[in-house]
Amino acid sequence: MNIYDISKRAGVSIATVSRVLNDSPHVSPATRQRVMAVINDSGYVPNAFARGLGLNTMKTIGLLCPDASDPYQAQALAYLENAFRSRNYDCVLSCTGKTLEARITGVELLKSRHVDGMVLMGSSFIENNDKDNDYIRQAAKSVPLILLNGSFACERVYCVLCDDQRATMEAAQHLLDTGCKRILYLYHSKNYSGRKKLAGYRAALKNKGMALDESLLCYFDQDKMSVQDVRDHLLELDKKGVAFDAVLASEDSLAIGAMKYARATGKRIPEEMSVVGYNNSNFCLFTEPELTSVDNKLKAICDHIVETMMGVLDGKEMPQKTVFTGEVVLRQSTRK
Amino acid sequence: MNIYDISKRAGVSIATVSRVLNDSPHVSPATRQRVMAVINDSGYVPNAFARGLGLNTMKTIGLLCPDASDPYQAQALAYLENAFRSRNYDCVLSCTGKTLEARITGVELLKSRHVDGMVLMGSSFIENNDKDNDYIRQAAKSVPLILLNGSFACERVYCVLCDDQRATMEAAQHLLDTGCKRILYLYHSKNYSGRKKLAGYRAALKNKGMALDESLLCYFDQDKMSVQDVRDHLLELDKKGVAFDAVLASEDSLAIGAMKYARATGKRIPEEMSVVGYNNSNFCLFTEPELTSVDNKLKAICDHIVETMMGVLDGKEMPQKTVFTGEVVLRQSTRK
DNA sequence: TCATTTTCTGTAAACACTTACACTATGGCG
DNA sequence: CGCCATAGTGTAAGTGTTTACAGAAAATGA
Repeated sequence: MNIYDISKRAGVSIATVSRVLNDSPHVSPATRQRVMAVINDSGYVPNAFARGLGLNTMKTIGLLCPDASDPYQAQALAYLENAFRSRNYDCVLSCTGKTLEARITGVELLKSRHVDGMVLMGSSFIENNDKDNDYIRQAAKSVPLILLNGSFACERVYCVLCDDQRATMEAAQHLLDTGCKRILYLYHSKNYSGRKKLAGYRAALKNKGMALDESLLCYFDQDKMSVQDVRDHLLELDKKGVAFDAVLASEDSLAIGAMKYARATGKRIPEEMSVVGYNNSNFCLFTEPELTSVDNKLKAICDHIVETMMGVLDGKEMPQKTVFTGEVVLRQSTRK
Repeated sequence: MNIYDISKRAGVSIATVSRVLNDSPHVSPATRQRVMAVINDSGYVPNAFARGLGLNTMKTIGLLCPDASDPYQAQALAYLENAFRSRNYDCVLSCTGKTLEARITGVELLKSRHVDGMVLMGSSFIENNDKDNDYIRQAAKSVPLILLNGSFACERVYCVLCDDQRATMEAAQHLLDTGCKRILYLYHSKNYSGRKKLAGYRAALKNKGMALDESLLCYFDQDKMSVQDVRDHLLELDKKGVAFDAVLASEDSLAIGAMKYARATGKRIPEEMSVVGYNNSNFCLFTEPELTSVDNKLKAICDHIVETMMGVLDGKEMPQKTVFTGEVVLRQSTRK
């Protein structure tokens, strides 16, 4: 069943059928109705490949993320998919994993599918080693690229992100304002977004005229950052005599590890120790006490990504970089 | 830059270039090498649409899920995407929402993309009202369908699921075996999977010769099942004088609500009240105490779905229904 | 050496659409 | 009534692949 069959049944040419399918204005109402009737009762569905060939687009966006099972990325996927779908674009998913190599082949595959645009998540994996970013520059030549929470200056690469530095600074400031003196900083990424957050932590201390104690900086490797890992690490710090009365984490799950540590040692939250997470995940409400966390405006970011993409595909001039402001959501794990 | 340009540069016909691209054995090593050289240095990427048109496939699987931000579905997406990708299939995502209507248009859209197969998640939305399933029967005519945790007998529809009834029964049995007398059952779905779980709860009671107290059955609506909703509901039950010493939930987040209720009333878990969830989500480890939950073998299910799909696409005969056995993962929210 | 098979390559016809261009009515207007 | 603009329709040429078929060249065997 193809356009040819329809044209014969409706007694018109294939051009007319095509025009009906594409809502062309150059069809008389009577003809349109007749053709539509045939299409409807035959159950005909236009061949997407042929259409793609003719139009050179299948209205598809490539979504690249390191790990779709991560709640934050899953949420982003859901937001993006919905917004793109409402604009008649489908999304093809590429969960590449975290290695640079895997990302490169992921982008390569999406490119070979001739997607109309790509959204790259997991900017935290974008290193500053410029050579590592060649694949982005390369891909941008053939397709518009938007980075979610990434920053990269390059033609046809657009960035939509949260001001992680400022948000982290405000979170730290809140801890200091509520009487915390020694804030343990837990982080899991040393790349763009990670560096910004760390800078925010530093800035908060500086604003208060406090010196940074390097022993309060705890880095966790990607594959060694489970709740147990974090708890055990903090217990170690205790043994070493490193004292702290607050924990600021670059991701909610790390903060949960700190809460487990508090439970293990009997420290009360927030009376004896305050905890702040990052991302404002759903499970911030699951813990006891509920976790204060930074909302980094994922929905706004995703909506803006989609708008930007649509603009770019329409040939409009679009801002290369858009920054949203995060917000500390106060809950029970910090003092008033 | 198309196959024509390559053929000219390499001094061969487009057929030969095509054969090189498709690893056809009917090309001499010398020619293959020459063509490959040209392809590599020109950065040529075959046009996926034209290829799709010729082969009538773009090696794409449609993934249909109600909500990608739900951790369970996100995990499934990640498993599926990875397994399909390793077999050179891309996935296009369709997060339809929960209404029947939305699911129908979701399937419709995937069909119009001419995907090679579809995986439908959120079987809990498959009603037994047979008319509601016409869209599945319809879609199955043009493309093989696999239901994740759904059950539906129809040509070209395959089902891969967990034996939810048995798993729930074992969970309830564990509660009874550890001394619980009155198990509150929290559930959120009245469709296939939901009914099976409820049946498991009933069966466990029956096995012990216990009567079912209808007042211990708590149903939560899809949009009224937040942690707070559940906690508040249980507090209400308290007021009404409904007593219970255990909670069995059809989903982990409901169980978390029960834990919040325990916190609010000062009941100790598991000493005064045991709690069991379902799905064995990551956040079972986040709570205090850690949540006993049913592992319904999602990874195994997803792997088997992909295998089944590949078999079907290869024209092999595949089992219409495969059932995995769930497992109760014991943690701190239940007694020994 | 010649017939026969095998290996390699090219020609051209699909594949199912879109769309530029040409053509035919049709109606308005002088 | 002829002229022209316009609306509606059809013809045919793309779009970039795959692949059946044919043909040429090389290898094999008698």
